[in-house]
Amino acid sequence: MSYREKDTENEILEAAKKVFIEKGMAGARMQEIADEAGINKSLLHYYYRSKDKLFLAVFRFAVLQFLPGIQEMLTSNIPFDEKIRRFVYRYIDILLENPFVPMFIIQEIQRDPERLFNAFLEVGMRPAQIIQQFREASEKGEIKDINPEDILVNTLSLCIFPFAAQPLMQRLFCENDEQVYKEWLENRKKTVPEFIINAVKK
Amino acid sequence: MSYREKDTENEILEAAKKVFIEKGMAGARMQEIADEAGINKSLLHYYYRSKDKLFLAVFRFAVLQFLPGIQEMLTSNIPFDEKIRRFVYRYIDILLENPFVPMFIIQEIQRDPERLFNAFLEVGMRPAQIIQQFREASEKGEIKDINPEDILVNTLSLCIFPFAAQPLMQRLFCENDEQVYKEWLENRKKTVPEFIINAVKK
DNA sequence: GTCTATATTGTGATAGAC
DNA sequence: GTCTATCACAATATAGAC
Repeated sequence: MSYREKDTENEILEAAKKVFIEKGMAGARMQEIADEAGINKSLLHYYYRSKDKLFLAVFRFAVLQFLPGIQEMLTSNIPFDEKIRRFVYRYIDILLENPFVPMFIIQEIQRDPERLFNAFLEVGMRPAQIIQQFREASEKGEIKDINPEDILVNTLSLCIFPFAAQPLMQRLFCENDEQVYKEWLENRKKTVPEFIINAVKK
Repeated sequence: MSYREKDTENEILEAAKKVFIEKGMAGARMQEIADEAGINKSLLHYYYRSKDKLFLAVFRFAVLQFLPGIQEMLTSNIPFDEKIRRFVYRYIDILLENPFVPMFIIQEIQRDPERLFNAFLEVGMRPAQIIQQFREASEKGEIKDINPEDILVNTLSLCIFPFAAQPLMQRLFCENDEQVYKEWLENRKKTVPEFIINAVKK
C-alpha cells in the first residue's frame, strides 16, 4: 500500500494526542504512546526524532483545534445575546468530545511559557480583536458597563472549568456516574448562556 | 537545639509543597525539593521514605487548606447575596496567596482518582451539605430556580479558572505584566459576586 | 541526623539486522 | 519502514561512614 507510511505516522500522532493530552509532557511515556499506536518504540523516533518534537506536534494540534470556536465569536456580527448562546453551545460541544484539551494547553503553557506561547501566536491567535467586540457591545448599550476581559474570562471559566474538575465533581455529586455527569454538562449548553446574559444585561 | 529535627522535617515539607504544587507529581524532582530545602537528597528519604509518601503529605495539606473556605459557605446562616460576597472575597484572597493549589488538586485527582479521593474524604469533605444550602436558598425564594450544583460549580469556576489560566491570559491581555494581572484578579473580589448575584437573582 | 557513594530501575534515544 | 538489542543518562532509593 502506497500510503502505508502516512498511516503509521498518523496513528502515532493520534496515540500521542491521547497520551500527552491526558497526562501532560512530564507524565507521558514514549512506551505508552507506542503501545497505544500498536507499534514499536523506535518508530516514534523514526518519524518524530524526539519526545519533544512529538509533543510540540500535539500541542500545535490542540491549539489549532480550539481556535476556530473562539474566532467565530469575534467575526460574527449578531447581537450579544445570540453571540454568547452560539459560542457556549458550540464550545461545550467541542469540550464534550475533547474534555482535556484546554487544561492541557493551560498546564503546558505554564511549564514552558516562552516557547509554547509562540506556538500559540504562530497559529493565528489575535486576542485584542475579541476584547474589542465586547467593548463595542458595551458601547452600543447592549450590556452593562463590565470589563470586556471579565466577560471573556468568565465565559471561558464557566465552559472549561467543569470539564477540568470532572473527576472530582463527578464523585462529589454524581456518585461517580459518568453518564449522569455528562448529561449535566450537556444541559449546561442551555443554562450557562442564560447565566451569563442575566449577569451582564442592563 | 532540641527542635532541630522538627525544623528539618518541616523545611522539607515546605520545599515539597512548593515544588509538587507547581509541577505536579510527574514533573517534580526529588533533587529540586532537596535543593529548595537546602539539604541533601537522602534526607528526604530519611524523613518521608519515598517520593510517593512525601507527595501524599503535600496533597493532604493542599486539600486541608482549601476546605475551611468552602465549609464556611455552608455553615453560615446569612442571606444568599451576602454569603456569595463573603465566600468569593475570601476564596480569591486565599487564591492570591496560593494560586496553584486548586489546579494541583484537580490535576492529581485525575491521575489517581481512587487513592487521592480517599485523602479528600479523610479530611472531612461533606459536599451534600453545601448543595443543600443552595437548595434552601432557592426554596426560600431568595434566588431563581437554578440547580444548586450549577451555582456551586459556577462560583468555583469564576474564582479558580482565572488563576489556572494566568500564564496564558497574562500574555494575551496584560503584555505579560504580572502586577497588572494581579490587580485585575484583586478587582474580581468585587465584580465576581455581583456577576453571580445578577445571574441568579429573581 | 546528615552526608557521600552507590545500587537499581526507568526512560529517551540510537545502531544495525531484516 | 519496522523490528530487536543496547546505550546513556536521569531519577528514585539504599548503604554506610561520621
